[in-house]
Amino acid sequence: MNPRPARTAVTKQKLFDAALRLLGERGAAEVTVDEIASAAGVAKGTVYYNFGSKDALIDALLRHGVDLLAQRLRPADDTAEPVEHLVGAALEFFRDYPAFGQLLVSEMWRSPGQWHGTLSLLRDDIVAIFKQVIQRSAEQGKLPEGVQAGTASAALFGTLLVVALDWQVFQPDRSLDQVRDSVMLLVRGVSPHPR
Amino acid sequence: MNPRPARTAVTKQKLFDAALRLLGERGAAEVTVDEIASAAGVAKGTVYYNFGSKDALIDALLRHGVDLLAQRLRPADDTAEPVEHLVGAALEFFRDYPAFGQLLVSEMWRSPGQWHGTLSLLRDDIVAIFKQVIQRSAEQGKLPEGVQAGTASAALFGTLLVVALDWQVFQPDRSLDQVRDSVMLLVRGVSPHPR
Amino acid sequence: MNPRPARTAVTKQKLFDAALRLLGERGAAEVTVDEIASAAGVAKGTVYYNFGSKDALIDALLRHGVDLLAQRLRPADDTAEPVEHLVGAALEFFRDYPAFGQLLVSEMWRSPGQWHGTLSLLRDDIVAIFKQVIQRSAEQGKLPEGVQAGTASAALFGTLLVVALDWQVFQPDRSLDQVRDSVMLLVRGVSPHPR
Amino acid sequence: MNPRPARTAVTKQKLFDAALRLLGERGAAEVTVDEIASAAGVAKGTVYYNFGSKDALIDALLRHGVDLLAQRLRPADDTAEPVEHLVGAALEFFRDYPAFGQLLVSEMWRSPGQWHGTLSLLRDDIVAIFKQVIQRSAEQGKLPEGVQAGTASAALFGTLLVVALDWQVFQPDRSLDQVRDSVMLLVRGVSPHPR
DNA sequence: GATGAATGAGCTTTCATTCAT
DNA sequence: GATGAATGAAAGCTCATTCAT
Repeated sequence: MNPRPARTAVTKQKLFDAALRLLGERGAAEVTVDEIASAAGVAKGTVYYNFGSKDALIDALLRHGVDLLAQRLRPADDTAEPVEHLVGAALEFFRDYPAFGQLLVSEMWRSPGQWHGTLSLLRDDIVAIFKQVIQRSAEQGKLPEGVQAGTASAALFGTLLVVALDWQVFQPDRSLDQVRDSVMLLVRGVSPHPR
Repeated sequence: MNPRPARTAVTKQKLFDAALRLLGERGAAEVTVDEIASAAGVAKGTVYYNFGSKDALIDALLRHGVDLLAQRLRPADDTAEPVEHLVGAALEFFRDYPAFGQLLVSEMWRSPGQWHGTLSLLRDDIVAIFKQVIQRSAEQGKLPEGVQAGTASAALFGTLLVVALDWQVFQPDRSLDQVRDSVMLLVRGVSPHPR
Repeated sequence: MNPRPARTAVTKQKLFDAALRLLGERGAAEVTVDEIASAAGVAKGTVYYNFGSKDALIDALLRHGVDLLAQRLRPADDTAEPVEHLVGAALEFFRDYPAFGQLLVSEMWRSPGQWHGTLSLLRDDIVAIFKQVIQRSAEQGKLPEGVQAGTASAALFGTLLVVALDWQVFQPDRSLDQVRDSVMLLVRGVSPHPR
Repeated sequence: MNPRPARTAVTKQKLFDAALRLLGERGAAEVTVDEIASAAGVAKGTVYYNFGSKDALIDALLRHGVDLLAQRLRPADDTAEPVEHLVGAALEFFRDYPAFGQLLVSEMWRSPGQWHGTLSLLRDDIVAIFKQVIQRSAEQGKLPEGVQAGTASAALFGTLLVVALDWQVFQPDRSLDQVRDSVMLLVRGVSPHPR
């Protein structure tokens, strides 16, 4: 956006990049501000000058990451297979930012956690996009009776998160297409509906 | 078994119980050994006498918890609906030990993590049980073509984990039956198979 | 002495042996009671049953060791070369109990030390023996004028301690005879007296 | 040299001074980092910021102290009585830093000790200076036949260490001159050479 | 006589945060 | 804007000591 990014913007980006990698790998509590600063190539004081505190840095990072994810997920009006698009886009995002998935999953359900508040809100943003897509499917009769769009959205998001992490950690040599196809098969039902 | 459990066994159990609750609620790094000890009603030194280190305590706890889960999951030979049993048993377990699910999910995919090695092994134990059940379904023709039992097992386990946590954290007033039914609907397919 | 050494005496000896080795190698503060007990093949409580405290064990050990040394140093009435006997006997002792020399040297001059009181007394016992021998030499005119027997005794004891340790640690392949001869040469004067 | 010593250099010096005194008085294991920091007038964290660990502080201290000693010992080219200079300079040093002698003597011969490696090297530096002086004496025929300069150097250094400590601890009211004269008498021979 | 599980004061070390430069 | 030396509260861990068995 900004054609001449202020020095600050550059510094913040360097800190984001470094923090994302380290926090994803080892968890928020296991990473020190010293490490983040030195991985970003700046002095420790700079973290505090730019973000105020370690928590605020992580908070900003989570918001930034979820924004990126939401951008990628939002389907165009004419997307042919919206569910498939969702699955593909989510997997793509977690492939590009594997650390972010690890960060999300380890903070999302920590009820009295530092970032539980922030994450609840962010999660709602994401789930809302899923819900919108799934509801459209339902209107077209593609959803089995009895399945609530809200529940299904939350579950699908969680499943994608977990599948993406499993892919990165335990089966890194599978291709995006393979994983997306597996998920689509699952989405279409592991166990058949009783007739 | 042992009618007169050694003093040390009682102490270890008290520490397990206290640690399981605290670590799940707040994450391994957020809980101090002091807190665990005092929640267990023993002195701090007792933790070190019995487990050697905080990490070793957590390691032992993860193994213990996964053993419990595996016991509950294993179906009897004559279980009528094995997949349904799996889903119900897993949800029951995470309802009974909500803390454990949080601990699992925040450590499972941390690739260079402290407990990644331990958890990889434990994950394999659980997934193997899922696979066995799903394979039996497949033999009965209940599995859609193209779905690999391995992939499906891992994904189903992850999904259950995520759904159980979502249930505990974001929708604690839903009943086990409601949640199990939702999952079963999902398992049978959110998006119908193309005919 | 006691033909049927009580169990206690055996246990105490095992503890002495283990403690002497460990304390010499690493210093009193670096060795734990656990280590001493387990090196002696007894339980930790046994140390306290027999000695009351770690300090008391070390105290007893120092007294015992100095007694042994004093026994070896004391010359017979008809010893031909008493100074040479002293040097030889001291070196022999420190060769047999190298750990004891290390223990002595690291505690002897620690002025507010735990065992400074005990060691001051013990040192006096040893220095008195040296003094007796040197004084006899002086009466035979073998001592240069101006040398005080007290100073000389203390210095000779210290020198022997240091030389014995240097021998054990930095030149362990020299023989006792070689070392004794070196010391005797030194004792007879590195720098000749001005005539 | 540096007219405006960096803040860190000043802090390190304060820590050296405080540590030297306390460690010598009570031994490395008996002194806490808290004590060192507060004696130096800085916070505990500052010790770790500047030295990394307690062991590293002691290591640095040993190197620093030995450097000081070596500087003092090295004779000018025209020193009239080099052996006497050596004796005087060493005693002076240990009078000025009584703590350092205690530290040296209690760590020097601890073979698997924490600082044995460091101290072996440092000892070699010092002994080399002694050797140089004694060899010069030997060339002038001042050394009795059969005495090896290496052995004599090591022994003389050890003796000076021990004498200086004995002086500080057991006879603190003797003057430097008195002690130096006693040592010189000893050096010239306690026991006369056989004619 | 001997044991070893349990204790808790006190240690070393870490690290988010501050602030003078 | 940025720095990094300094801080001190709080953490993990050690270990001499106790005591019920």
